[in-house]
Amino acid sequence: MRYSQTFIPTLKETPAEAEVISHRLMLRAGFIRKLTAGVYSYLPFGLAAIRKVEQIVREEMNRAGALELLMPMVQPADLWRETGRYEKYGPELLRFTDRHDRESCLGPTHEEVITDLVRGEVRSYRQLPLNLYQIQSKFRDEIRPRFGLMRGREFIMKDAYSFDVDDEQAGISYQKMYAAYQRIFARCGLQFRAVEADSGSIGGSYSHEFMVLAKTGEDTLAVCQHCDYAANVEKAAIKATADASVEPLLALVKIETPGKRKVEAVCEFLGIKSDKLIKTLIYMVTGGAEGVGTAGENSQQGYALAVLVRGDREVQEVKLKNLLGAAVVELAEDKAVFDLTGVPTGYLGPVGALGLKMKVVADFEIATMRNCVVGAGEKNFHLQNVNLGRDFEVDILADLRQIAEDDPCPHCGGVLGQIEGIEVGHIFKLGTVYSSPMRAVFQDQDGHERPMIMGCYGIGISRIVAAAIEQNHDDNGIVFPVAIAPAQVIILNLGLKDGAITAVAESLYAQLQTQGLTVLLDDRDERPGSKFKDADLLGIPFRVTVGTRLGKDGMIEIRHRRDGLTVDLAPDQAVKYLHDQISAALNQIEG
RNA sequence: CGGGGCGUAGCGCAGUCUGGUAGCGCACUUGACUGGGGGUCAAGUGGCCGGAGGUUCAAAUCCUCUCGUCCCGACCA
Repeated sequence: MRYSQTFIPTLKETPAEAEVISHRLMLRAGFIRKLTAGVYSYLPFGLAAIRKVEQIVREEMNRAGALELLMPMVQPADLWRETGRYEKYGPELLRFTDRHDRESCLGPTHEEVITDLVRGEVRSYRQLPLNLYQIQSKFRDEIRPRFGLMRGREFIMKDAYSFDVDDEQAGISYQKMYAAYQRIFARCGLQFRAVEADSGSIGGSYSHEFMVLAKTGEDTLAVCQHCDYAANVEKAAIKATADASVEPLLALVKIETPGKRKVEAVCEFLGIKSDKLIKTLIYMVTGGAEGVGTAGENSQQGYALAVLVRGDREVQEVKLKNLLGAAVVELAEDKAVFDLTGVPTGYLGPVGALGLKMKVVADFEIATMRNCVVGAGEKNFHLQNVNLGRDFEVDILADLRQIAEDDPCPHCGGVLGQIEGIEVGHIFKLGTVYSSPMRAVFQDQDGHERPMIMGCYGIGISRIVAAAIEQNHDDNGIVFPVAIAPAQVIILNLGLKDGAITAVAESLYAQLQTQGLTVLLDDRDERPGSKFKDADLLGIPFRVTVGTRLGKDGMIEIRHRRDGLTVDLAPDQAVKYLHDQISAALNQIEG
């Protein structure tokens, strides 16, 4: 690439719309431009980085035996109805009708399409296993797109789907993908961690997320400091504590607590710690499974549910959702709470009439508490010395709260830490969630018809580039890992009008390309300062400066972007030096 | 979906409170000088002040409505 012939519109100033570092730098470096909310054009240099990532993903998927294909982005609604997801998926699924009034949607993921494809072609166990993948733009109509490529509505994703004859084989497919993912992210030069995860709207039995560790991460991970346990806090299980409090039960007391609604205020007023208080939260649940909602109410319309957790704990809504089999759970608004219960928020409690109005579910921890404080179910009053079993009952006890830093590791009991991460990959064991309703079946050796056992495996290609920048930058710009840099070397010609300097720069450019390196030759008629600044901003790992020094001592300068290490070499040594450096960087990661 | 911010030249912003000739920096064009960390000087180009309606002699500025965009929240009583 010759800089003068390419299109890399760098910006000196940061556009006002960008908040996080990767977004800012990608705009400034001329990688992306926004078309509309959450939708970006990839400019040539940004695309080059994306292509590098794609290539690594391709190589590792192929190595793991997966086969590339490409599926349509526009999908018929009827296909989604077969699995019920046309109704369940929610507003993230962009729906529209075509000129014939056929209902359609833009594919946010492709389980239905791939399952439809495979069920039409695969009849026999002899044709399995099968793992098919594609790299394609996806569209999800996110509530709130943000952070540039980190959470766009349109984004590039690699999605793979495996089909196996039985659970054991499916486990092998899953493990192959797990290993391939480890290699992919390592090769990309990322610091990452695989964690246990919730399977979300995709469904299925278990899954792992691959998280790039970065402060701007949207997910929080619970990581054991002793064993190798790591999980998304949405998922991190908490064991029911066996040892209940042994305090003697005290007599129930009603206390006036005027204006004290918040946990903090109540605790301060009563002189207790928040771990003596039970919060009563009202949730609105939609799409819930039968038997959990209030009798007589249609679960499609939603129902209210009371959730109890200790005062200093937080409800983990994903756990709640999973417990209920619900599509959506959301905290009821103050007005709705009053309309339902006749009690203003802040004074709700499980004692008395609440249980008649709605089901009450509680976190396990509630069962271990004695002589607690709860809202009295009456404005400006709380109850003290409340006890489960004596003063109130709950319908379900379950693991409902979010894991906290003081919780022990669920595996080894060790100390847990919490860190932030950016989800760049997610693998799911699906089982027959799609193959059963869609009748993707085959005949086994005995001639029996059986549903295929599926898995699915996603990687956010465009997000990887953003995550890599979050993890690799400094005050001057991006610091790309060699493997995914849009160019490995940039040559600065600082003497355009000097025949000798230009000749050396051109010669190096040609020779490095012959070595198979990707090179950007800055042949623009710009001042040296601008060239240095742009080279830093773009994050190219190696910078070769050919300037006046050549005439003085015959040397050119090579600078490492990451650590600023500078070496002066004669031009004929530079090619080997760079080739060796880059090979070493790539091989070290590739293993 | 709630709360807040912002829409004025390609980008970053001032001007809006208190109505009266649309500005600054960067970028861009031309020329000269300059040439190893975003240079200097000179001369230029570029704006339906997001859109619609209203008030007024007069609107970027006041009023109403819209559209876009960004941030926060949707984690708690």
